[in-house]
Parts: sequence; C-alpha cells; structure tokens
Amino acid sequence: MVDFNDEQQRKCYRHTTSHVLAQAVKRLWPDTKLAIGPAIEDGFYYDFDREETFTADDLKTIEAEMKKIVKENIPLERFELSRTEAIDFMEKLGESYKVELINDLPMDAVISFYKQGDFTDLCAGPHLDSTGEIKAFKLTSIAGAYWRGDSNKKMLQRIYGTSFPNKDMLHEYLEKLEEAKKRDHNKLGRELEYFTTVDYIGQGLPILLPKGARTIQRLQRWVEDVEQERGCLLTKTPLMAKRDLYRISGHWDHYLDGMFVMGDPQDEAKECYALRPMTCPFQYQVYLNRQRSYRDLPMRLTETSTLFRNEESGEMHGLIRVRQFTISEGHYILRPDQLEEEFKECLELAKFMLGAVGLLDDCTFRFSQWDPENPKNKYEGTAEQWDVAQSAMKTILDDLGVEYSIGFDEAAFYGPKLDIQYKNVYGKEDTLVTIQIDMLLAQKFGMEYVDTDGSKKSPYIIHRTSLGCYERTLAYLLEKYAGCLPLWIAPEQARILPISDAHVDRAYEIKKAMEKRGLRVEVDDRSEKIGKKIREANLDKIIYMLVVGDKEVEEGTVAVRSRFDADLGSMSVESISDLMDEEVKNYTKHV
RNA sequence: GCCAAUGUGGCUCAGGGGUAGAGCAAUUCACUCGUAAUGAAUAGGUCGUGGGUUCGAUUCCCACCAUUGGCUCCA
Repeated sequence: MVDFNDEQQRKCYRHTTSHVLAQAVKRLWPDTKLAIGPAIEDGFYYDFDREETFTADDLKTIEAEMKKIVKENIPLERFELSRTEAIDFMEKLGESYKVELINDLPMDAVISFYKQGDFTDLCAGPHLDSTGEIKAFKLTSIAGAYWRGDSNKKMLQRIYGTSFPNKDMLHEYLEKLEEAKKRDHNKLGRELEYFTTVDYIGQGLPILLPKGARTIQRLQRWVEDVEQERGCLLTKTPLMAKRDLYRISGHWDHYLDGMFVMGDPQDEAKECYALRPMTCPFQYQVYLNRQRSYRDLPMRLTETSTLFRNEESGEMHGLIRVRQFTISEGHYILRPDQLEEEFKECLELAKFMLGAVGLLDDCTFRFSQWDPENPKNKYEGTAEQWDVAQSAMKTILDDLGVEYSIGFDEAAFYGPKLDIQYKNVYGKEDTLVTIQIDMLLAQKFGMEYVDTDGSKKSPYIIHRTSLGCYERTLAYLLEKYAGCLPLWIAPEQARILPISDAHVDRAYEIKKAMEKRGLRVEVDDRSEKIGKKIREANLDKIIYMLVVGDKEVEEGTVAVRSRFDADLGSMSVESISDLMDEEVKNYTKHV
C-alpha cells in the first residue's frame, strides 16, 4: 500500500497517474507529442503538443480512457537504453521533445524508460508497479505552458490533475479546494466592498472603497508609528522622475519594460519622465542631501511608497498583482559592520508585523540568489560583489536560524533577497515581504560616509519592506480571515442596532461616545426588524453588534452580541469600549 | 505578452436569430418590531465595446476591452 504521508510515495503515485494521463491522450489522439509530466505539490500535470486545443469535454473523455487503463491493470516495466538507442527510439516515435530532453541529459546519465502496455515514456522514475494501483483521480484544469518554461519557445497545453489512494480523500481534497475558493479575496473583497475595478480605468488599477481604504489607513498609520518608534525616518519623495535618475540606478537598463514612461524613451532631445517602479533612487537623495559621517549610520529611511509597474496584461490578479500599489518601503544605509545587526532588526520588524496581523505562521522564507549565467543579463555587478553579498546573507540567516529555501535566479538586479512568501487560496505563492542586501547602488549614486579615520567609504544598503505591499497584505488578510478582519484593522468594528426608530437617537449618542475613544462604529438606522439587522451585520462580517432597545436606553447600556461568542449580555458603553480597546491593543485574532 | 474559459439589470444566474426573465438587493407604502430574512407594490437591462453576416443579432463571425485559471515575469 502507498503511504500517502510520505512525500516520495505520494509523488510516485501521482507521477504514475500522469503517465496514465499521457497514455490515455496518446490512445485518443496518437499525433499528440509528449513533453513533460511531473508530480507537483497537490497532484500532477502533463504537457502536450497537439494541433487542436483540449476542451473541457476532452477532459471527460480522457478521464474515461484513464479509468480503462487503470482497470486494465497494466504493469509498469523499467528498462534502460544507451544514449543513441534512446534517441533512436524516441525519434522513431516522433517524440521530438523527448529527444531534446535526452540530448540535454549529462553524458553519464542513466537513461531509463517506463513501459506500460502500448505506452512507453522516458522517465527517471520511480513508479507504481501497475496502473491498477491508482484508485482515485481527477483532471482539474487545462492551461498553456511554455516548453521548458521559456516564453520564446512554443506554448504547449498542460493538463492538471490530482490523484489519491481512495475516493474519500479525493473528495475531501476537492471540497477543501471549493471551500478555499470561497475565501478568495477577489470575490470576498468585491462583495464586502473593500475594492472594485472599472474597465475604463484600466487593468491592475483597483479602487479601494471606503472599507478597504480604512483598513489600509489603519495599517499604514500603525506601520509608520511602529517604524518611527524603532528609529526610522519617514520621507516623502516624488512619484516620478526624469530618465536621468533611472539611468544612474540601473532601472533604465534593467527595468524599462516594467516602467510607465511619459515621452519617447528613445528621443534624447526631449525630456522624458517615468513613474517610479521602486523607491530606492529617490530615497538615496535624502542621504545625499549632505555629507554623512559614520556617526550618522545606520540611517533608516522609510516611506509609505506608491509604486507603478507596467505588469503584462495577463499577470494581474485582484489586489495581489496590480500596476499601482503602496509598500512599507525602507532603505537602511549602514556601515559594513552594521549589516548583521540591521538585517536582524529588519527581519524582527517584519516578523512582528506579520505576527500582529496573523499572517506569520503561514509564511515561508526564500533566500533568493542570482544566476551568474542568466542569459537575459539581468544582474549588475561583479561575481565578487555577489559572492560577498550572498555569503553575508547566508551567514546572517544561518546565525539567526532562519529556515529557508533557495530561490535560484530570483535575486533583485542589485543583490540577493530574503523573500517572505505567502500562498493565496489557490496555492499560488507570492512575496509578502522582502529584505535585500545591496552592495552596488551606493557606489553608483556616489553615496559615501566619512569614517573614523577621515577616509570616505561606501555604505551598504538594506532594501526592505516591513509589512510589504498594503494591497497584497489586505488580500491575504481577507483570505486568511474569510472577510472578517481582526478587530484592530476591521473597517467597522461595531454596529449599533436600534430595535425600533425610537432608539435611533440613543444609538447615535453611543456611536459618538465610542468614536471619541477611537472606535469605528456605525448605526443601522433602517426601520427593519432586529433579526434582519443582525443577519445583515453577520453577512457584513461585523464582530460586535450592539443592540439598543427600551431596556438599554433606560439602563444606559447596550446588549452585546459577538460574532464569535454570541450573546455577551448587557454592558455599559464604557465596558464594551474597554473590551474592544483591549482587543485592539492585543491584536486579538479569531480564526 | 502567451494559452484557455467567461462577460445578460447592483449581486447570483436562466434563456436564446424575431430587440429579454428569476431570486436576492434597490425604491415606495404599511408594520415600530428584542437577537440570522415582515408584507405589498414599483422601478431597473440599447445582453462588455466596436465592426461584420442577415430582412432582422443579445444569440452567428471578427477585433478590442475586462474578469478568471495557468505559463512567463514580479512586491
């Protein structure tokens, strides 16, 4: 039996399922060419090259054929061929992608195949012994995918699927997926009126509605306050600049495609401006404003910084991938001997903030490194500079005991990064927070400090975010809390529900009193029954519902109903305000 | 940008070559109500936009725009 808790066995099981998928496709459409078909985190996929496109109906046909193959209980047989035999074998089958794969294998590689009846695939394995061992599977979607992940190469058709050792587990997984989709911020955020988009404003340019704006305002004020308490200096720098600035920073060479440019970038005779895609070169001007001494360092510059990036049209996603966004930006300018301490400070700050909003536990850490051979000439600087920066970061991360994965070729063009990653409800991962070491840009901008011995030195720079991008963070918060944000960042913390019109005046008195204490409170003053008001407050994900009727008016109280604890009984306005204050102070979370 | 799917009143969706329906929401009126939907009535859509085919298009075709899931790229 397959032990599905064991990653190797799970992958093996699903990998074999992908072979069954390929066999089914080859039986149905023999002209289809095979590319690759690995197991992935929650299932598997197989990439095909076929003239006609696969339709949703085709998936059903393929599933039916797969069921047959499983029923036939075909044994999988492994065999090896020499390189020339292997190429010859695949060429005869017309599998040009497989030939390319074999050609790219190292000379000393063992070239193995797995044969199941009328189907043979190039594969390192391992595999199940027989197709009959597959008990439950489902094809989930069709997508385009470039051959070898290269956008210059042909786009193939990828079929995604998943498989499990029994039907119950499959159903459970599919149901979990459905449940997760209900938390999709892109749906919830629109329904609950956190944000919206308008066709004629443009892709990736969401409008934050009052609720979204309020939560983000709350977060921004908090971030700015916490950062200033920790010795950061808030700046406000321009949102655009002449191309001259980006030439110095390197953005013009490395990032032009991602920038919104005003004017003709090729026309040197005329002025050309661009919206900023990053804050770095602007904030450096703060440092450069006068001569700096070693005593000034570290200088921790922060900014609630709006950025513009001309993402390609297919890449936008709700509030997670947008073209205009605001990040909790920071550039720490420091002496080399301060690198470790300041990096640690950045990481602690990010962890504190992610912890306060409740996202930290679901984060993973990625050490993003450069690829010295990157064909697109993505990186600046010398191999020596990169080695210094990367080994410094490695030492720091290891000293701090950070558990991280390596992100090869994921570095910024100016240095390595520690990326704090988060997954959305579909399992897609994006960067929430990033902390980067930069030993290049200071020199480009002529940033120096006068050291103890009177000599001029070049500082190091840490680029970092603390809470990351506010839009993206809001998206993840909506997904994490299924639309019901923790009290301290909830746009509406309490709703007062008068029993009848006679209690509305008192309701507004209470609202005023609570607002004086900094609480965000609304009144449902419609002439509706209390049951309806409660229902709708619940649908609006309101945490505290304060009911006011004759009894409460008389006693000067409110009847408190909590979304999480139901009826809390009558209490004074002061008591409920104290209780809420306490929750706000403690960043209390209900999940 | 690439591959695919989708686009019908505020929302969820039905329909289909002869200019459109349901539920919820909205509005008005009545009810003034004690912890998850009071009732009745009314209004609301050139069926994403622009072309084409047709006697006639929301329905068929093309282009564009937007949304969704992938790929590539990235916070």
